[in-house]
Amino acid sequence: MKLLPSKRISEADACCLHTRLRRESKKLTGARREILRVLEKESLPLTNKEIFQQLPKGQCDLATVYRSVQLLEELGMVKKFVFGDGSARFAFIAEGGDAHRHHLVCTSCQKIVEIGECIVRELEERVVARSNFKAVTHRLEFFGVCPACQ
Amino acid sequence: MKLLPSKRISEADACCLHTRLRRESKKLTGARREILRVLEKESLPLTNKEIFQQLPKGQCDLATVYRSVQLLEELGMVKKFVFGDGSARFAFIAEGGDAHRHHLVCTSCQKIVEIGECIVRELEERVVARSNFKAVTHRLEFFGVCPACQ
DNA sequence: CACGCATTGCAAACGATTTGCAATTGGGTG
DNA sequence: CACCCAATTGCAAATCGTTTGCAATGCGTG
Repeated sequence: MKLLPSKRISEADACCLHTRLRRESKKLTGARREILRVLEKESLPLTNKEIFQQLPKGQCDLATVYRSVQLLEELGMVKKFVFGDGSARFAFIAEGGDAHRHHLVCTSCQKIVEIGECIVRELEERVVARSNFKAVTHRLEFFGVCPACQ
Repeated sequence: MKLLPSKRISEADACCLHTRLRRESKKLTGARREILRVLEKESLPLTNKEIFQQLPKGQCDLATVYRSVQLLEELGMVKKFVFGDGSARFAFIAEGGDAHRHHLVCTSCQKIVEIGECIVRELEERVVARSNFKAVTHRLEFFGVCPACQ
C-alpha cells in the first residue's frame, strides 16, 4: 500500500481510531486512516466501491477496503446500511453520534437523502412534503438476537 | 417444465393472476402458478432459492423462479424484502392485503418473525417484550421518486 | 533498529442474480 | 381442435458484490 502520508483526520477520530485499534492489537495503517477519512467527509453512506474510488491516488486494493470497512464496523465507528440496490453502504458514526439515521432513497436513480427524524407513518407525509419525493413508502425492520441464540 | 397439473391455488388468486397476466399478454404457466402457490402458503418472506426448493418435484429452473418472482412483484402480487443477509426475500401480498408488514430478524441465526404493528421507537420496547429477542435495533428507510426523476 | 504478527495485494473462489439463445409451450385463431 | 406465434423455459455462461488463501510487506514493540 502506498498511501500519502497521513494528512489529517480530525484529531479526535484519528486518536480514537488508534486507541481502539491498539486495544485489540490491531494496527493503524495508512489504508484504514484514509478510508475513515473518506467516510468522515461524506455524510451519506457509501458503497465499498465508492470509498475505493474516493481514496487518494496511490489507492489500496478493493479487498482491503472491504476488510477495513468491516473492521471499522466492528469497532463501532462505521454503520452499515442495506438499501437493497445490490451493495451495502457504510457511513461514519461521529463520536457519540446517533447511529439512528434514516434515509430517503430514490427508487429511480438511487439518490440518497438523509432524514433527520425517526418515527413513521405520520412522518411519511412530512417526509413527502419536505423532500418533494413522490410515491414514498418506507421499509422498517427490527433486528435482534432470538431466544434460541441468546 | 414438467410441473404437476395445477392442483389448486386459492381460486381468487389463480383467477386474479390469470387476469392480471392476460392484461399484459403474459402467460399463466405452471411455474408461475406453482411459485405463487408456494409463496401463498408461507407467510414469511422466502428467498428465491427457498421457493425453488419448495416447488413440487418436477421443479422448474432456478432462473425461472427469479424471473417469475420478479414478474409477480411487478404485478404487485408479491413484495420484496431485503434484510441484508445476502439474498432478497419475497412474500405474497393477499388480495387488498396490507403490504406494510415488518419483521424481526435474528442477527445470529436469521430467524424471521413477523410483527403486526407499524410504528417505531416506542414500539421497540414492546417488540422486545413480546419476542424475547435481545439487543433489538431497527432499520427504517424511506423510498420514493426524487424530484429529478419525476 | 530488528523482529514478529497484523495487514495488504493479487488472483482465485463464491454466492446471488442476470442474460443469451435455442427449444418448448400457452392460448388466441381459423 | 389443430395451428401458429409470441411468450416462456432450461441450460450454461456471464455479471456483480463480497470473501478468502497465500506470499510479500508494513506497523509497533522491545
